Amino acid sequence: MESQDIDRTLGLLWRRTLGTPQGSRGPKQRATIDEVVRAAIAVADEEGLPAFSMRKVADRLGLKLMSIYTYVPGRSELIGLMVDEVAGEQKLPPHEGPLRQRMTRVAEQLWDEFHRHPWLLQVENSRPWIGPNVSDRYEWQLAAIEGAGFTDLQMDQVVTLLSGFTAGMARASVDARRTAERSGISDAEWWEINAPVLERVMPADAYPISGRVGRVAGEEYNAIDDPERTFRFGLDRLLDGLEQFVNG
Amino acid sequence: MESQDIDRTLGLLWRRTLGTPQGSRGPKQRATIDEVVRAAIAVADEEGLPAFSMRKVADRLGLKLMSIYTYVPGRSELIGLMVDEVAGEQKLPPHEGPLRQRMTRVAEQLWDEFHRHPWLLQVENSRPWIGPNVSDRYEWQLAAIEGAGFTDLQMDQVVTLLSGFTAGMARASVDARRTAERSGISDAEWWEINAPVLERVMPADAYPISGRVGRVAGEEYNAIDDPERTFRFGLDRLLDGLEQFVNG
DNA sequence: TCCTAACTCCGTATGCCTTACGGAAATGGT
DNA sequence: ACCATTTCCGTAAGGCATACGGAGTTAGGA
Repeated sequence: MESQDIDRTLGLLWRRTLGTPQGSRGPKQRATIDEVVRAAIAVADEEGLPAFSMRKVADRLGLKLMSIYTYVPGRSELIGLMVDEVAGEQKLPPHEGPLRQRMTRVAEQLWDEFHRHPWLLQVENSRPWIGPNVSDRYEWQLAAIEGAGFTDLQMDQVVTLLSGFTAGMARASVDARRTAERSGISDAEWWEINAPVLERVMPADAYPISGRVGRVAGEEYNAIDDPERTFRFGLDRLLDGLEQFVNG
Repeated sequence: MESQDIDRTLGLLWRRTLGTPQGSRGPKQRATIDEVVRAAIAVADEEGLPAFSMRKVADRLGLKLMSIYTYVPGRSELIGLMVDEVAGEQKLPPHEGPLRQRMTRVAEQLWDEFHRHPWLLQVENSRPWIGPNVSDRYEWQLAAIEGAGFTDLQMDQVVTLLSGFTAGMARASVDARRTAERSGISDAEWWEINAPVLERVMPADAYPISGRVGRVAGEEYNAIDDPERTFRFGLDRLLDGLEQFVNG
């Protein structure tokens, strides 16, 4: 990545703060950066990040492929803009109520976002872009636990914790949903093909606990798992632990 | 995916149980499936999953690209074999000690595995393959909490919980490590370019808590974060919550 | 012994992808 | 009126997975 690309991308991220800095010599652009970013988000929402391509973004805007590169430096920078854009979709209402309720809202907000935009879970996060919406949200997340009894260091850890936990559980949830909606071979067919091989190869007494637990889980949940309930269960345990830490 | 591919891949996954079923008409294969899988793991370890390609696996074995397809049906099936293979690297020692220690080991084992093979965090997990090592490990994970007071349903939830939590935190950790090792622009250069823009755009009073917390975290950890400590802190809170749930 | 079915290895081709480069045309400042 | 600047985009290079078919190798059966 070139340093001028970094500069340019930062300018795009903070475009609403900085205003549009261009000298306006040449032809007018037929689209706007916001339209490009929104089109890109739409493509990723519909098809996921692996199938997300510059060409599909261009098609959606009635532009040809290479024109997209006059709006953004490249694919990965565009993804950075998409991440900050969707981080701005949620409201960040003033915090109220007890600590537990505040932390719950922080986690729930991320849970919702991951389900609205499952491709967020596939974004490579080394060297994350620092954009306005991501920054605002981090401030809001910290504000949720400000004054609760954590040190500054612990505040950062708690936010990282709630985010990482929620991301991990959302990944399981989103994967399960994708499996259910998967085109091609259906779930039933899948098991029809798997079952005979697995029965031959996994004698029941080799997996006594898995067998029992899997049977119960399969009856209780209609399919494989109920990720939302697992998220709630885990979040409650994690919050119990955090409350205990603050109070004790 | 064709149903015959599913059958074939299951056969490959359970190859040690099933034996090699081939009629042996044609020429002998120059490599073995195990060599292919091990070469593939080596490529992914060194370059990550996006840069992992069938050609690189072939090169490493002295074969030409298309020969790989006589060993495995395709790229995604090969990745399935890799996942099960690395799941077999860890020992699954008999459980001992109190519940907390057992759960800690379950989480630590995954934490280590994610750091030994960071590409595991990039694997698409819808419709996971059911292989022998993954199955054995699930049984072992359940055994860790058997008899601790959870219902069967809760046992599955707790294992999912520990796995998901650990995956979420490991992702942050691995991303941070990748950033540190990143070639191209160094961390220092990165911030040198970011700083002037961000200072102009993020006045200190707009982000009072982030500013304070970020400063403290930046001093305490030398760079951005210390993911291992955050993982430990979070795991302790989660285990506190789970113990409280079991005991009360 | 020898034929032939089955199998391995791999060259070629198709159709994706990102992105570098350069040309044509449009536009606004001077 | 000119021309620097900018947009749009065609082309091409170099990457990817994988379908298809051909050539050569091997073992089993006649």
